[in-house]
Amino acid sequence: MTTTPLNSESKSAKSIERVYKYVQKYIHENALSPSVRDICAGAGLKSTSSVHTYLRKLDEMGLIEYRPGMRRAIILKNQNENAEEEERVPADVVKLNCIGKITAGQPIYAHEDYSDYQYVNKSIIGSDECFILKVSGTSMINAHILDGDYIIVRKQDSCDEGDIIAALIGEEATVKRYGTKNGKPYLFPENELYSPIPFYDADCKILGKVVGLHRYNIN
Amino acid sequence: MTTTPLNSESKSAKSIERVYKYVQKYIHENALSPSVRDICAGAGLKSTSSVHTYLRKLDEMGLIEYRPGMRRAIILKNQNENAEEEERVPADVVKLNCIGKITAGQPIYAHEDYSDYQYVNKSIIGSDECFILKVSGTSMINAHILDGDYIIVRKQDSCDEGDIIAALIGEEATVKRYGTKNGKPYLFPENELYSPIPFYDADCKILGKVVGLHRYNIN
DNA sequence: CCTCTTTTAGAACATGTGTTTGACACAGAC
DNA sequence: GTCTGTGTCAAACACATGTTCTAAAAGAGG
Repeated sequence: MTTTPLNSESKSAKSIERVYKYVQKYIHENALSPSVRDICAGAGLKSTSSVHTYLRKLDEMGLIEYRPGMRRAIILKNQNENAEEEERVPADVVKLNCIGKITAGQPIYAHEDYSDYQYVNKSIIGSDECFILKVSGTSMINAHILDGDYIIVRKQDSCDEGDIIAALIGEEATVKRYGTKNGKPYLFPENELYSPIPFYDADCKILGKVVGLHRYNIN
Repeated sequence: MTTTPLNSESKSAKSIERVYKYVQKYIHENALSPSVRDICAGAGLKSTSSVHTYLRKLDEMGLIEYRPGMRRAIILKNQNENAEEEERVPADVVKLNCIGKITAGQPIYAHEDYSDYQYVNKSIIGSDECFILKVSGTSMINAHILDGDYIIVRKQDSCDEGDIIAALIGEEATVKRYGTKNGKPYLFPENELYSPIPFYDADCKILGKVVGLHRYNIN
């Protein structure tokens, strides 16, 4: 535990991680530390004391700096390492954040992780309105998209027949090929073990088109 | 006055400037917004209301963002000027050049193209001794490596059984799975249409192990 | 079912901090 | 002189927010 923070030994680890992630997200978005009660709402905790406890632990772990008594005074650590030595990058490169796992059964934007990012050439993907999702499952294996791959998704709310897209069905995100059958839209998996998913209900939403793929576990 | 803020028309301009300078300094040093009373001390003012007044003016001038009621919530503006030109990248990212097409039938290092590059997280590939090759052909399709994919190769001159590697046979470069048959090393394609290639001749050379894959044409 | 521990909750408390109000000192105008 | 505006200050107020305390809820083990 001392060497590897945020592992899942205890049950509180999840909550701690949620708190940490939300603090990261909040500071990232607002350039401003969240209050304890902000974190309550963001991490799904209803007690300020719980958050208080976890903030102290995160401070002990060295992940944040937490000044007792000061308002909105949480500072993210471990960013100095990066900040010290910085490299310059041509303007045609875009930094994309991995905003969650797909087909994970949870609201897709829930666990944004700003420490998980990748760089992609802007010219390749054609737009900087993109984000990254980590694929979980093998439903697209015949399209050569594997479990653990990162897909690069260009945001758009419509798509063409045959496009491979990321979509939201209810609260679950998924990658599938878009098509129509008997005049109705479906999401087709590329794996004989799975069945097409009707895509004409109210809670179906296109997130974007898959324009790229990164894989880092080759077997 | 509207065009050039912080000039010295009025007498309060000096104080406003001192406040602004101190806010900049404080945020720079502490990565944290100062409180009104911090600014009092730092700018040589003894009244919080004075600081309050000047903060409002600075907000109107567009130099800071000042959220009413929020503690320590001053955000510096006009930092975009710097951010526009170039983006900074953490040091754990590595720029890899694409040094040629693989299975192209030509000496692999012949057409290094330094305008063709991609960025990869160093932590993901485990080393910065890597390079990129563009795949040509479908001989590895069952390993889900397609024509047009970019493979990331970590330089090494030996490898384990079952590794997918980039190798040089004579003057031709190729991606294949390394293995042995009847005690002798072979390169195995992952496609029934191709045959294993003997890999025990003098002109066989391992370039490195495939540790990643980038694909930008999704069909 | 009981007991112990862990995790979360709710309320109460303490205080740092934003905000307002009014007044004083000074300077220039009349 | 008086009047008026400007810059500053001190004090009081309001409250968002950090902190602590106690207990309920949820598991884990027997």
